Amino acid sequence: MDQKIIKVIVDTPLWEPLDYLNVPAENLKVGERCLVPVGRRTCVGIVVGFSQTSSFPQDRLKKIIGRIDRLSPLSSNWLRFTKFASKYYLSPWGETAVPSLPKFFRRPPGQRHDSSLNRLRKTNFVLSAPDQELPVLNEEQKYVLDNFVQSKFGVSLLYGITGSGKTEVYLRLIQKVFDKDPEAQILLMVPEINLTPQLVERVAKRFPNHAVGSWNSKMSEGEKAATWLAAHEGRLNILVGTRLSVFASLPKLSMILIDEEHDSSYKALEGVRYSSRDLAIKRAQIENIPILLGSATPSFESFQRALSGDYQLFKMTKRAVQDAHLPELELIDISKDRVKGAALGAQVRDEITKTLEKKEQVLIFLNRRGYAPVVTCNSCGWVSTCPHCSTFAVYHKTTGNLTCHYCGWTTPLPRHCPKCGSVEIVPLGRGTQRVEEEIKELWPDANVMRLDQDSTRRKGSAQEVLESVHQGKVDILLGTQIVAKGHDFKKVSLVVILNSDPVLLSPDFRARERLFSVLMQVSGRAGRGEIPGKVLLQTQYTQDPLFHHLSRQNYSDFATEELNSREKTRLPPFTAQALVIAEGKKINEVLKYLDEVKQAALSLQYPGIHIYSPIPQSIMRIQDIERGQLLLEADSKKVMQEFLAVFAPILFEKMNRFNVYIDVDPLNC
DNA sequence: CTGGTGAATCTC
DNA sequence: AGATTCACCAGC
Repeated sequence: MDQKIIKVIVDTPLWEPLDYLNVPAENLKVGERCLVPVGRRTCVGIVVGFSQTSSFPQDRLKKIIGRIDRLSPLSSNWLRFTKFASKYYLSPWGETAVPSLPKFFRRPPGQRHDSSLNRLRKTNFVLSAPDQELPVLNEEQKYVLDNFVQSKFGVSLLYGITGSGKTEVYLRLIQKVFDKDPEAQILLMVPEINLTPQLVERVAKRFPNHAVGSWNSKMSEGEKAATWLAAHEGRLNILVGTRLSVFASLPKLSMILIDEEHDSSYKALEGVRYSSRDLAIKRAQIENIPILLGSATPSFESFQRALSGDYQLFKMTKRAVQDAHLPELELIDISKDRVKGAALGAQVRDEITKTLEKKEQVLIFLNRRGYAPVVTCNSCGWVSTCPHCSTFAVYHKTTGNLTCHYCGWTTPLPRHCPKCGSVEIVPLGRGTQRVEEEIKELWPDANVMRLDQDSTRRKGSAQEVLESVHQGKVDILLGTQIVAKGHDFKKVSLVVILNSDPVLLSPDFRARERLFSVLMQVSGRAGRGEIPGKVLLQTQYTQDPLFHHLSRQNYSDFATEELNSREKTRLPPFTAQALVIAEGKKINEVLKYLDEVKQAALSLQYPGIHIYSPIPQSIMRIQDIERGQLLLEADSKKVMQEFLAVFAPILFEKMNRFNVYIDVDPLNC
């Protein structure tokens, strides 16, 4: 590559790679990291190409500083992939690709760079474990293994109910890949939750002769660097990671598995707003390898594509453990069963008492942490709002504080109403803390544990709570979403679901899809062992079809019905959406600006594009920054991409008086 | 005319 | 993003 100009991408919002004078003696290759001057700073960049000429003024070209180390170049597939991601999500290539490297590899090297590199290479990812007996597969599991096409690109959706043994299928598929090529690499993506360690352990135990590593935001920089390097150098065979791991360098990548593919944590909500599930499919296509999406409640996007034949659909509808039965779900009409001033109705109380008498465990699910969502003044109607956000501050009784769950603003609960001075300040509604109080009064002898973000802020404490549930030390476990995720509680025979009604009234068109998914997961916590399980759901909308499909554990019919209605109302996945989001100090100015954006978009008269009107975001103000959004709708993702390719340059180059960004395929709109 | 602040500009 | 330069204004 004896060419004059070297093209480099850096972590800076520039839409084109930067041109530098090459130093041929360094012999840098495309895909290698290098050191370049940017303004007064020195940055790590990635070489993306060479040329003989540059469109940048010749006399202002700077010389490349040089190479950093002898790490092998990032593959051309990796570069293609990151370039695709940057185009699709409308963020500069450098800003998309470079931040996916651990800090150690994207910061200018220090004095002892080489010796640090050697130390990183010494990390051991192979754990030898005793041989274990493999579980016997049922017919449905065998069918997946026999029919999953391993040799080339293809997307498969594994729709398997909770307890149907999806993880075992993943492990067997991985085994099949290793049977063909022991050096192969596999990416197993998981949502951002606390149970990654268990999964990593299970995977590592199954493959004692292969290197298994994990990759998530909780890891230290050193661990991240060691894992990334091992993956990049092909020493790591299985990477179990959260959404960022879709960008890992895996030169021998042979298969991608996405667990709980419907989980919203696969979508990045800040920075480059990518969906790692969607990107993983693109990556599999570029690498020409198979990808499997697994879920008990697939996203409607994926399910629709499976129904239409774009994806191969595998169904697992039977529980893998013999004798483990599907829990029975009973809807309780809360309007008939309500106990005045309490969260738990009469029937629920009876059932809990019976379960405790049998020495079995109860799980209570409530999707709201804190003591009460809001406190109010009984005499003037004042409510506790956050002064920096357009949200309510939640009362936490244990600390005696009002806390905003968006920005963290905290203040002691005032003794007198700040507006009228009355002392009649009372909690309104119920959070986990307040229900915990009620439970402790009703069953004073029971051992009650609460599991939510507040009780688990400390690292590892969620683990302790879950451990004591497993050991049978806890009689009643009360919690939010956290308790819903993939835990096998063998002695839980009763699950109680409170307060899901507000979700049914939500304006978000995805609210029902998400509610069904979380309720299926929570219900799945009942009866995992030999004890039959029962689920009680308190609602005033007992006739809602969602609950009827739920009580039959019938995702398929629910999804088909909801998809029909989405098609009629022209919503995703039958249309594609993008949001233009603008931030500023005054919402009226933001909305006025977004209206100009709308006019500019309209003037393009692009066919197949519908442009809505600017509105304030549902949580309009967070930390004193006001946000507005403009919804764009297209007939398909392809049309949306074509439109944005024309429209985004106008938006970013000619009219960004405000902080503006685009969220392609948004989840909240 | 100075210096201080916030917005605008540029990074090869 | 982050550093630098520009633009405008209070102060003498």
